Amino acid sequence: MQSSLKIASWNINSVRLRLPIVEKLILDYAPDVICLQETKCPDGSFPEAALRKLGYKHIEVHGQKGYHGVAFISRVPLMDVESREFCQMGDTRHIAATLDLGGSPFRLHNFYVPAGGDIPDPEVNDKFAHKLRFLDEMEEWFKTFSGESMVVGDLNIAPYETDVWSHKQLLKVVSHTPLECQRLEEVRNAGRFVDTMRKHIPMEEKVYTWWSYRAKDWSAANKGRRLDHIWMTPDLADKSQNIDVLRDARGWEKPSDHCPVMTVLKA
DNA sequence: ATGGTCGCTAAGCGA
Repeated sequence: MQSSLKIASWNINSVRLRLPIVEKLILDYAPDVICLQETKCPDGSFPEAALRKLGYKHIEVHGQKGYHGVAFISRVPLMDVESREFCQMGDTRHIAATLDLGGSPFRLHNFYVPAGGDIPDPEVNDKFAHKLRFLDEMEEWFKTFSGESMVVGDLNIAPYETDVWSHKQLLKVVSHTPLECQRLEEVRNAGRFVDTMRKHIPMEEKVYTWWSYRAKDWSAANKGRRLDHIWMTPDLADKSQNIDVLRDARGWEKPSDHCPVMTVLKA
């Protein structure tokens, strides 16, 4: 029985290419559970053996060739693993499992929400329409939830003004349009989830988890967005001790364009 | 300045 759990979420942008920095996360931070998105890896090609050697015996993958893909890498048992299909697209964008915290179970959902393309208009951009439909389906599903649960992942929306480097300059940029920001709030409220990152980090403080590869110097420019999230139902949020945004990981060797976010739960 | 850089997989797409 676990009385404490350290849970990390990370859009890894190819788990095979970035196995070395997944191992670095493990060696430097020793999370109990790592939730990955954009593994870009068919299930049979996931680098399980190397991770098992580091003590992560519970690995659950839901991937496909080339795109998307989510996974759990865990030192603690994962029960009742399921993947849900959204928008009947066949995309691998969700995996869930039940974990134990001090004798109480909770459900952990790992999401990779569609990015939504460039033009924030569902009439002319099918990818944006898909993103909105995906949010609709999340909302309807979350309304049916009961018990304690947690949602992590790359939700591809930075909902608050201090979640982006420039609120004004991003108002018409997919990921921070008023429509998306409002829809994300509605999705979160449908599941009665607390935005646990913002519970621990004051709203006045800018927080980013993603920085484009296209910047000359991502750190100096610091034009980031908070696209990655950790949500919890209220009783679980009361058990969250902290939030770590591992910004330094954006500067590791061959980095992902996202950095990990992490929380510790104590029963 | 409407660019720029990645990863997948083999020219173009998605992010």
